[in-house]
Amino acid sequence: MPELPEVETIARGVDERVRGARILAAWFGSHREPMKTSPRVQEKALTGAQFASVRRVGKHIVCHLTGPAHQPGSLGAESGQSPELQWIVHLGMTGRLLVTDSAAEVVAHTHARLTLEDGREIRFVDARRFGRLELRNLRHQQAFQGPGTEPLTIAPEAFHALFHGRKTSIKAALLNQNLLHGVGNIYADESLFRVGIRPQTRAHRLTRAQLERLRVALQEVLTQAIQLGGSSVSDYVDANGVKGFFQLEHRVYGREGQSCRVCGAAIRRVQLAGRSTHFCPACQR
DNA sequence: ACAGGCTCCTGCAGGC
DNA sequence: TGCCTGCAGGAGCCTG
Repeated sequence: MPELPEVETIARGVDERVRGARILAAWFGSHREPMKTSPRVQEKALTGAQFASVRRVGKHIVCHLTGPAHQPGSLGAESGQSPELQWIVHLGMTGRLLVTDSAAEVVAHTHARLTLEDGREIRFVDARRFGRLELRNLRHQQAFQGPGTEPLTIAPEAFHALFHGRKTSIKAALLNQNLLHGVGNIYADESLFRVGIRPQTRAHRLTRAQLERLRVALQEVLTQAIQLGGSSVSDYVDANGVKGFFQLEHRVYGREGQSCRVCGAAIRRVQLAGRSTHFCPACQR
């Protein structure tokens, strides 16, 4: 399940590989589910477009592109400026954004293929179709900002303000993308363990000092996970098909019944905010 | 405005 | 062996 570190790893990998590349042809499947923008609109806009950069915003991969050069004699080309495009990819649960040779086998659940001039392809593959593909034309639409605040750089005061007065559990609040974007189930559980806070604790009951420790721990966990290429649980791989290693550092996530690496107590799993939630009953009070 | 629950979707694991 | 059931979860939607 791709969260911030996995999406960051993929975005960096794709950026390295496709920066400057021009799209020769674009193909989009007809399934409704992953498409926030219609397949035909995405195909038309992306054909001939050129990658300027690829970045992460929350759990989204945002590809910045310059549009195709204007055809001779076309009207409305103000000062010859090409339209700026954003192709926004959300991986959902099982989505993959891969850079492959165009001769590589097209696997099941491939929803988009962008053929580059040099014979490579960018492919979006998503079995469960919880992912989303969106195209924005910045001449007519606002640039994508993401729903919430970036957790890696948020300041203490802003972090505190996000949770102030919230009666929901701190776990649910961490998962709320309208507050912080990019945090998912794994890194919420892992950061709460590192500061000894029970996931069920109501957010507004946390002291300023606790919230500050949580902010620091969250940033440390996310940063370390990025350095290790993310967590490979289920079928996560980066843009090159390579697995990450942060799953080896997990202290609670996916460790139900196993002994806590700090105190030896059995790690527990409960349902919270509709999600599996892992914690140590002794270390987290 | 906010909180919580349901739903989408497929692959896989576990049970009989 | 093979079928069935339940579970995984990001986020949009609906309800209270």
